[in-house]
Amino acid sequence: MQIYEELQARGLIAQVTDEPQIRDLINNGGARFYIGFDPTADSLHVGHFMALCLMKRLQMAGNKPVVLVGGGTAHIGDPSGRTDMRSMMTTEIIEHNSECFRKQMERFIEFGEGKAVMVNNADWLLNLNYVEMLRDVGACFSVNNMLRAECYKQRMEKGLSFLEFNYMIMQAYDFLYLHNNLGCNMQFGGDDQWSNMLAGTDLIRRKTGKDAFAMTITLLLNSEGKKMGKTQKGAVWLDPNKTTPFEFFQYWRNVDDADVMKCIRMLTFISLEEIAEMENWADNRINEKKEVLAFELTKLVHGEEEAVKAREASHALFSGVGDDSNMPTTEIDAADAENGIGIMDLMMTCKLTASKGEARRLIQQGGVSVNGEKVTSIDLVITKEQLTEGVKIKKGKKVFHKAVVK
RNA sequence: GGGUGGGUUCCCGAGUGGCCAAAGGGGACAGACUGUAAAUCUGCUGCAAAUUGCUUCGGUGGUUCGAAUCCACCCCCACCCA
Repeated sequence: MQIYEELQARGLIAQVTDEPQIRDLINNGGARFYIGFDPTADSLHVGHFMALCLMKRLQMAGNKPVVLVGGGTAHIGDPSGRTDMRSMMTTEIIEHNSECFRKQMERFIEFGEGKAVMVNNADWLLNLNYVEMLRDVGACFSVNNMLRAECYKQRMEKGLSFLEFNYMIMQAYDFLYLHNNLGCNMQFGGDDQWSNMLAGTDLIRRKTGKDAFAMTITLLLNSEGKKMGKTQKGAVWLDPNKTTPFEFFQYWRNVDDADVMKCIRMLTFISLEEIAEMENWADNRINEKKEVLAFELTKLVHGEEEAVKAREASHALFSGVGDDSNMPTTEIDAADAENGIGIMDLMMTCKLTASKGEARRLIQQGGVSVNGEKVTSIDLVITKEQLTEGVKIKKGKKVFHKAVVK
């Protein structure tokens, strides 16, 4: 089975501009493709991860990837799939985020001679001349067509600024630029990028008369049709400082029954044969499947060592007593613990709750326990002696945290 | 540029001088039941030194004992006209 067929079997391919040609190109390692990532935050998330995995799969099949960091396009803000305008980011923040992206990506993709290339569209977009640009590129776009594009539809009611309206043109220009300068003949992206990507292939055809291709990746939706990779705290980040390996593991350990196999197919590198076998597992092995998913992903993102630790921590916590050495831990200053710490303050310190009021509520509802015992009073004080030994706090059914004096 | 209707808490959305930290719904969180799942039922959902105090209804000023609510100016959005 070749790469295109594999992607198809994994359910990763959403839309393609020209199936036979694309199949031929990527199966024979003839694609020089790019994927764009706008640095809208200081860490990559699961959506980016899927794109990077796709890159890796294609790279392994002999194709040449180009990673485009959208330091220029982030100044504009992609309105696709958004109900309102993104808040504008300062140049400093964009540069900082771009740097964070670059560092994280180096862990997934090999860069260098003959390998992947990384570029930043700030390098060519920020110096464009407005009138020149309008005449050169703007003339190739039909506003009538742009307004019909799916990605703007939902913004037609709520409002769309001219700034954002231009995003499509910038992205199309990127594709043209990379086509001309790096020989890119293909662009990949999330399915919400389809209109923008088509604008690019169109622009290339008009300006150069050549064909370029586009393919989108299926968005990872759960059985309720919502984007996966989000929690109450926001996105599931790849940065271990923003989402710990344990939290990351638990996120996947807790996916809905209905979504497990889909996630395994789309996100892991487990072979299709093994996946087919897993499909036949008995119903009562559902939790094993979830663990495989969680372990494989944690391994990919944080490395095997961290994945093993996260799995052990998970086992220890949910199978009763056991080893707690890998539990997420907050270290407390000895000075702060001198006279003991109130349970509500401790929970705040460990970032288990956002406010004292929330901690109070949780305790009153019976949602907090310390070292296995339910906390019955909001006035409970954890002594220095207890903290020196280490205190295990459990919030709700599955959030565990350890607090210990430094 | 002119006209009309709007901007309320995480989201939708009620509230048009005090009874308003603000109805109702959604979401989130917690409890029960489960399998660390789903569904269901219950609770809960601004902050804190918690029978009280403080901050919040686009922004800034003002009127008033008292403003989400009235007035002025400004910003933003939708629709209609130019």
